[in-house]
Amino acid sequence: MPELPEVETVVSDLNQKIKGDTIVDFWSEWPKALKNISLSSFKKTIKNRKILGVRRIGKNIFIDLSGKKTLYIHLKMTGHLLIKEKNNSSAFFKDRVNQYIRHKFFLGKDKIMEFSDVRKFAKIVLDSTEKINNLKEIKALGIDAMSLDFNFKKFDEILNKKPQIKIGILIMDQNVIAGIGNIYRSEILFDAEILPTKKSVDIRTAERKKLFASIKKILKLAIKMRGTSDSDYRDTRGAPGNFQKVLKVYRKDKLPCPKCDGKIERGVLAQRAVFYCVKCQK
DNA sequence: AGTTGTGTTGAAGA
DNA sequence: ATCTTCAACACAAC
Repeated sequence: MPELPEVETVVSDLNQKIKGDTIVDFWSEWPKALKNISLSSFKKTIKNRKILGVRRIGKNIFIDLSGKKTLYIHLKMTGHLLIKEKNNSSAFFKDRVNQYIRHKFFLGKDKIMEFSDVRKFAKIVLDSTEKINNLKEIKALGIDAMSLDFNFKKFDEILNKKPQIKIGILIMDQNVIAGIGNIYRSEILFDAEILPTKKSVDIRTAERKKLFASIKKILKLAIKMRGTSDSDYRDTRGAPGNFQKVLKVYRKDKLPCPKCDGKIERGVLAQRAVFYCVKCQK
């Protein structure tokens, strides 16, 4: 479930831990994850590149390398990056979810970035920075939900553009707003007291303002808590996040609503589970 | 023990 | 164009 808060946690960890390092070798047991390049050319291309910095758009991670190359990583459902150093081990690395190491990036003499991914859905692309930035899936991305440019005016315009769409689908559409996934859409809509099935045209200005505020508020809090580890997500130390401790509706169906005397219900929207309280959300 | 559901996304089909 | 279904894969829960 790496969504924006989890990816933001990883990106800031990486900027602290591996910026300035040089990739000296690469190993993979699942080369199918390399989407545009063979394992041998990947190895050849990435060797001796220095890591200049790490950034993200929505859930997409970009590791900028020397020589105008960029390593583009999408963690998909179960991917996570672990930074292991010779004299700095974490007990969390022993956890079951950290055992599915599919790829290893060797950094200098005694540091390794290991890529654990149970379900093998994650993707890795290595190309020139320009080509990566111009990939169709990258260019198609909507505005990042935590970007300062994502303001209320823009959000209002987005809703006006798609009047008939259900809001629970809209806010999760990466090509409209990048970063919100299945967990946070339920949490955000519960916080904003809006039903996921409500059409954007039926959401008035006051409610739109509340919803916009909830997006920023929930994501900001989740970043502060280093994300949600409902199952497989871990940070670069292999440690879980903390937001699962404060989830209010996600996977809480049949449990009492935290705000009223009703019960949380589970529905399906665009083939994905969605959780809400019919009494609190209108 | 076999079936079902799972956080993501893109391609294929309608 | 826009929507729905399915596939990529492995595992836990039922």
